[in-house]
Amino acid sequence: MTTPTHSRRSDATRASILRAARERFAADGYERATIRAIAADAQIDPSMVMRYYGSKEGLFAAAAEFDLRLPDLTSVPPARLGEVLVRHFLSRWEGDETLVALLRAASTNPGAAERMRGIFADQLTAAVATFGTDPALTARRAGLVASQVLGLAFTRYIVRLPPMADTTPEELVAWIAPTLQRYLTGTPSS
Amino acid sequence: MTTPTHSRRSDATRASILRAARERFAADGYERATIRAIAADAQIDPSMVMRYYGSKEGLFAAAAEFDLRLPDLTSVPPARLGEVLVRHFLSRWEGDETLVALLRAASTNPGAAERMRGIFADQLTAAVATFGTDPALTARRAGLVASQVLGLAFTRYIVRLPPMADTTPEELVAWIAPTLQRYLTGTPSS
DNA sequence: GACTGTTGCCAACACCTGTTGGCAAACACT
DNA sequence: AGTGTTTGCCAACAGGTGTTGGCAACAGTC
Repeated sequence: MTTPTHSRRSDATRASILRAARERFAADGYERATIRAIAADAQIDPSMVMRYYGSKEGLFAAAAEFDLRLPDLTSVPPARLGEVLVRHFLSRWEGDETLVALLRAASTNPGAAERMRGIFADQLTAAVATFGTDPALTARRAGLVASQVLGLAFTRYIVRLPPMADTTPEELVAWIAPTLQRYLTGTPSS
Repeated sequence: MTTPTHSRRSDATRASILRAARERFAADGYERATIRAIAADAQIDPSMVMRYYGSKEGLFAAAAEFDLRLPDLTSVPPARLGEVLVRHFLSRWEGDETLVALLRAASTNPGAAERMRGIFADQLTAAVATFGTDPALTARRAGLVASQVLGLAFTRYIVRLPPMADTTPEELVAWIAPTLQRYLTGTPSS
């Protein structure tokens, strides 16, 4: 039993490994990101990665720890829900490469896909459930929002489709906010 | 110089390799899909794959050959463009695992991403350009459509988010058609 | 100053990867 | 029947992978 309050000398190493891991996973995906490359980026021996994180899966699990940090939607004017959500997602995505790492890895790694499912099923569905719409529709609304938001991320950060990668966040917000708004509060036919 | 009209005996082998490759690439992604596994599925020696397709990259290039087969949008009532497009994409996606293979591989393989970019930038942009909207907006409209359609595919076939994977195509069409309709013919603020 | 635990590196293991060259059988053609 | 080509398999190579165990240097405690 070690004292968790006392900061160990290896904390800096742990952190630099994690930082390098996020970068590599985001840039290369799960299988192309090798432990040796991550260790080289962190200027550390590959065996240290194993000692501190147990396995490659364990390292990824630690590196892909993520919270959407969705704002409290009950204090948002109902007509502006879509806009607030797109803006939040865009800023969350631009500022933290963890989500890109998770997105890339989710395509090929079952564990990463499971985690992505958890994040969007739990956190987003919970947020959608806070304003009282038909509970039977809540999951579907959250799923539709996830499809547009993840599609935006996929085309902008992964595939880098020129029109999506080059457009300014504000223009994207203007186009996509009404979509999310309808998914959240509208009906299919409207 | 061999006679290209005469069907060779190896055509069946070539085809079975290609079929196995598409399945594996679709299920596992580019790096996890090994030539040995593909050859085993096709009940053939791994070296045959190399002889017929040159390299793993060459095999993928052949397996990921794809045409969106977009319908002629000029003969579609302008108000129903969104609906026609979602329906077309969904049926195209359900019936041919090539697109799933390409989608999975595009996350980690630069060549696959390049091909995906080409397909959606060329074919989709060309289709959008057929009905005469503002040319300056054409690329952006196509990009937005791609973001929603690829997001649908990503959540439904790759991550398998429950609400997206379980919903019937018709319900998806009802929800998503208006989105594409606005991206194609609307304005951001509307 | 000796003792105990931590931090780090080196070397190696066992396995899997794409890829290659050679050789036997089946075929096509005269 | 005999010759040249095609189809297929086997064995192997060179390189990279995650992972492990041991050993030196250091830090902190009595």
